[in-house]
Amino acid sequence: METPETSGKTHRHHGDLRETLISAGIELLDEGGLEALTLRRCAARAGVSHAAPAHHFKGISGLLTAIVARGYRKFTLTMIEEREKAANEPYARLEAICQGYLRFARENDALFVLMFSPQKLDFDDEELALQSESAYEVLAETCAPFQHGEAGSQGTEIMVWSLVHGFAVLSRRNRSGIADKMTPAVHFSDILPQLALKLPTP
Amino acid sequence: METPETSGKTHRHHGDLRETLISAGIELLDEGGLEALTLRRCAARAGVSHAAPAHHFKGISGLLTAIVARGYRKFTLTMIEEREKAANEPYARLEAICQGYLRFARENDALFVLMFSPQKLDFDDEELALQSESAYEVLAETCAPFQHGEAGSQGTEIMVWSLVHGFAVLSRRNRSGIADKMTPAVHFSDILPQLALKLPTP
DNA sequence: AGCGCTAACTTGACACTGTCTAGTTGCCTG
DNA sequence: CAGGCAACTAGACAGTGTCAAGTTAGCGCT
Repeated sequence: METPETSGKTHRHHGDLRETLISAGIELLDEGGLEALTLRRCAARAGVSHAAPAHHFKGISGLLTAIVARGYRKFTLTMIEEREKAANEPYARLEAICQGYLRFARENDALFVLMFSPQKLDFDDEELALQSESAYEVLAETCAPFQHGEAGSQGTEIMVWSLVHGFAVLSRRNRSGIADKMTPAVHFSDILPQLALKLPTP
Repeated sequence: METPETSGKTHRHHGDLRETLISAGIELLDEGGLEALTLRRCAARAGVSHAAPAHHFKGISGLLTAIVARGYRKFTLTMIEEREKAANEPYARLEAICQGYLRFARENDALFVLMFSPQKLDFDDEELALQSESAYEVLAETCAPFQHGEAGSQGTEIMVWSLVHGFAVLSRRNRSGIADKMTPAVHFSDILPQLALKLPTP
């Protein structure tokens, strides 16, 4: 039998270079944004040569994928955390995970951008698939209590996900000091109620 | 008086290197995706040296910004085109610009990604601001007939924009052959009606 | 125990990227 | 008709990711 823990290989350098590199990448990410995240810089910060990461990741995209996978994990936890603070009532719980979504985007700006960047990520990676589906699962189960429309439960999920994701993307521009006409000067809690969400009649 | 046309400078090379470089960039974009778009490659395709673009754009970000600005123009036109084919009725017009939105995203994949990529774009550029606000204007005027909620007309606009943008982003994953649980197997026309959109009582 | 073998890691090279600095050239203006 | 200037070229430089060849340390095997 093999547990995930036994797969940890303790080699000669420091405990786990793979984990160290991921952490270094996240540090670079919130210190200097996406531009600052570089394979060679990660290696340097971890104290190894620039070619060392190749033994742990499939190129730069492998490293980015691992970082994003860890990002999804934190993302999921943030939504759950907010949901547990909310009243045990479907609508309050839904609003809570949305606030968690937005808080994560606010507090992990560059990581959030990377997570939803379609470039340079290896979507065949199973760890990424696992973590991202786990995040979606939180959304799905929080949407489940509501009455679904023409498109079934997935229609409700996509409606909510799109709304909050789009709102997060637009809100980002504000923080970057862009100030378009399309940057929302509106609270999310004022637009969520405009979805036609109903509870089924018991 | 100065018209936008008189500002065209005809120098010695070909008519307008600036315009040629933008077109070359767009070509590279839909031939090889975002990875293929490079300052040096644009220059090569335009038949000039690698340092020539510097006289027309403020670095790579200037070129990308110009490409994106042109993208927004086409984007706006696509939405208007669909809207004019629709019945002259508020809801049909709104659905039409959403279909235009999604069609543009489908037909200009890499350009669409670049347009909403927060990196490497110069958001202080006034041409970009002009074109992107012009796109938003189409959305705003199509949303105007509806009854607005707590957050006013901008609340309605952001709700619709977020919904269609989020849907476009999620749909992209399908086409890339990712096949998550979060890729919608749903038609947009089935989830748009789930927004609580009402016309004011006359 | 001793001896490979293998995986981790280093060093160096390569083809790229964007940007900066000098030159060169051709057009327009005074 | 000169002078100036903007467009453009050629070359260099610091970075990037990736590949090829060495080195070294720890493990299993007879």
